[in-house]
Amino acid sequence: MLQTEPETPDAPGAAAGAPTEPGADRAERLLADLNDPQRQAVRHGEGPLLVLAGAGSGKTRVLTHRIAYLLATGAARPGEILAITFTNKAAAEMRGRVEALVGRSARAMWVMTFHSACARMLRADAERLGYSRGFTIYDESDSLRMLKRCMAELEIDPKRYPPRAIRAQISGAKNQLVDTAAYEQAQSSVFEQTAAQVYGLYGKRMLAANAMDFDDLLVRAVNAMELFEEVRERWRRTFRQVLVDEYQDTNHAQYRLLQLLSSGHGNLMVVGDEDQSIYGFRHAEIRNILDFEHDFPAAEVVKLEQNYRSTQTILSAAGAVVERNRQRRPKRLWTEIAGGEPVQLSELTDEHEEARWVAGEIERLGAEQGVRREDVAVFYRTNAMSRVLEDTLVRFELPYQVIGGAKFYERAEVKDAVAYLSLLVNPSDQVSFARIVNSPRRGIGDTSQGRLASHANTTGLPIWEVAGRAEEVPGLGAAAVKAVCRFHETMEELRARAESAPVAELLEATLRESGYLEALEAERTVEAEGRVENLEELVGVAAELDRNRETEGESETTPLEEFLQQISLYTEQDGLRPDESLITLMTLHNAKGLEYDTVFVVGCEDGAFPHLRALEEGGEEEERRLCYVGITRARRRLYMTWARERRLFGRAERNLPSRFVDELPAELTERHSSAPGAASWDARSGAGAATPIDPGPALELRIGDDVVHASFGDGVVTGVEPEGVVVVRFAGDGSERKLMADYAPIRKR
DNA sequence: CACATCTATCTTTTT
DNA sequence: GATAGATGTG
Repeated sequence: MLQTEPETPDAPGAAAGAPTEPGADRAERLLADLNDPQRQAVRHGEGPLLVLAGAGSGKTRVLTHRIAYLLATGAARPGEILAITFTNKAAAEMRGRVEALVGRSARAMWVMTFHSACARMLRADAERLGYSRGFTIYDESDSLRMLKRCMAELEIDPKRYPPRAIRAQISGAKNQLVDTAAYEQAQSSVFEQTAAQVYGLYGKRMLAANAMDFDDLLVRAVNAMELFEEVRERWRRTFRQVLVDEYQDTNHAQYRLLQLLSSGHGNLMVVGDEDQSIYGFRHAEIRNILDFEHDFPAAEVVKLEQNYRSTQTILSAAGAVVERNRQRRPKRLWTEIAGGEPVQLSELTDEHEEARWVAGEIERLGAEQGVRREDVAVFYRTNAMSRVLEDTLVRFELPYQVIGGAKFYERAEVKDAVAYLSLLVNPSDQVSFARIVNSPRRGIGDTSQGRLASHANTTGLPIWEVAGRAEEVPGLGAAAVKAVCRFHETMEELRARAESAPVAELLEATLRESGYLEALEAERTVEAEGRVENLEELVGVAAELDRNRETEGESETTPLEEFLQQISLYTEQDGLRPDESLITLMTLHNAKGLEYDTVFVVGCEDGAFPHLRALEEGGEEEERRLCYVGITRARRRLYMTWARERRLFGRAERNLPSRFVDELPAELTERHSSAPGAASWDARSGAGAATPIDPGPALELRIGDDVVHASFGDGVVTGVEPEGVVVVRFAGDGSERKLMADYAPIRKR
């Protein structure tokens, strides 16, 4: 687990310890260590409940305690509880904490993400909608491939209509539960007409491929419940208590799903904070939480306003920023932790200096105040910003981890392996077929693939059927027919084993017999070796699932189906652990729900944060909420930094400090600047003169810095000695020279 | 058909 | 400064 809102540990005494203890006593115990509003929420009886939970106010605690309380008072049995989160990590966290309270009975509960819950429901009901139960879940890149193929088929120019934009349009429609027919009716602009065309064909092809994208999971689950009373009633009866975390991030489809699930009994508890609504760009509707009492008139509303995490200084700073928003309820977050260190604001020359300042400060905090690296996090607006930070931390020899960067399950070789397995389960899966039919090279190129695909589309046959009768495909050359048939035979043998064999075994056999591993091994490169290792890791994941299954006994899905579903909804960060003493780097979006002693928010420049594109789309309030989220992650120390100049895709851009920085009251902050003329704007700060950042010698060099010498060329600093002497090793001749930093004709790169 | 080279475009972000 | 798509070459 990462550091997730720990508050205080969930009373271990209440755990499985006393299964025979009378329910009433257990219920009382659950209420003991809660504050008044928390207790009120946990004890809430029947009907809708909205818990407005400010940052750090113990919302997960309320959710977990309420679940335990429902069990203890007999209001629900474990199997009747559906607890929904947005991320797998949050789900795992909640499950763990509930289990700590109620013991193993927690395992019968559905504690999962919206998408996992929908996928699981659809395994039972998808057949009514024309899918088969082995449907494949397409991730972003898979669905984009499918979309591009549809556009090509419709002869739509991807230059004029960027596939991503089209997909965003379609995704928006789906999240509003607007189907293709309705969308075609509502078309207005040429762009929307084009999108409507693609939407229609995409839907058709996805159904034919027996595949669903992330949006489809939600939409189809809603469809199944809306269209079939039996389905609706079954799930309503199953889940007598529905609980939702991060309600401010729900979109319309999710809202409708919750409405359908709870409209019989009305037992819907939602927890959220409109000030932390940061997924509007993904069609989340902040309106859902703002209008909850209107949508569910009988609702009780509880406000959690005591913060157990941060100093008053940090809370005040966060409040000052978010108060400027109009889309919010008035509220006042408070804490018993008075005072606290001022927020440190630092202006730096460029992103390199910014990164060095952050690294230096982390080093200093460690040395002077014993701050541990695992208690430090650095947040940035866009992933691209992590690069310079990483480079710098490496040079400072400060160990770190990046959350949410390059993802294991998105690596080409892993996706290939998964595509092989997916095709075994779902013979209609065109995208997976296209991915692996010629990987490794089998002499089935683009032309042949196109012929296979269009034959499948015109006949309506599963792509795998078509491959099995390659000789019937018009225009396919003799060599191609032979290659396709060979491939088909190999895979058919594997398919025969797919029903029963353990997944790990099946995966290994697939990689071997398809020739995939062989091809990789033949490459004899370091990269290929790495890929083989990744595949071994994937086999390891499968083996773990196989083991878990043995202990759990029978279930309605095959091992392979379960494996595929799990990893298709799994992201890298779910697997990361609070490793040995690492600084944590992540985007502000990924920071939600976490907390750290010391937080750096870098890249606080207008245009970067708030992001220009967000501003263009009228998203200033959401950006401000993102800032609020970032600030409220800090327990004790908060730094915000910006660079006057930053390279964005190669070009240097000059920037002003973020407007959010200006919104911080001067008495809460302390400003630093490495700028020569800093005094001019420091005057604004009112908190007295800003401390200039000591620029040190004219050219401050550290070990690891890249330098350029007028005559020796590129070099790297390998040592720094007193009196301004630096040791530089030059790349040109490999020589190492001592130079006077202030006089030698060198500059930093 | 496979591979190399060139180019344009891009970067906001849970599932 | 990467990556996907387009173009060119064997």
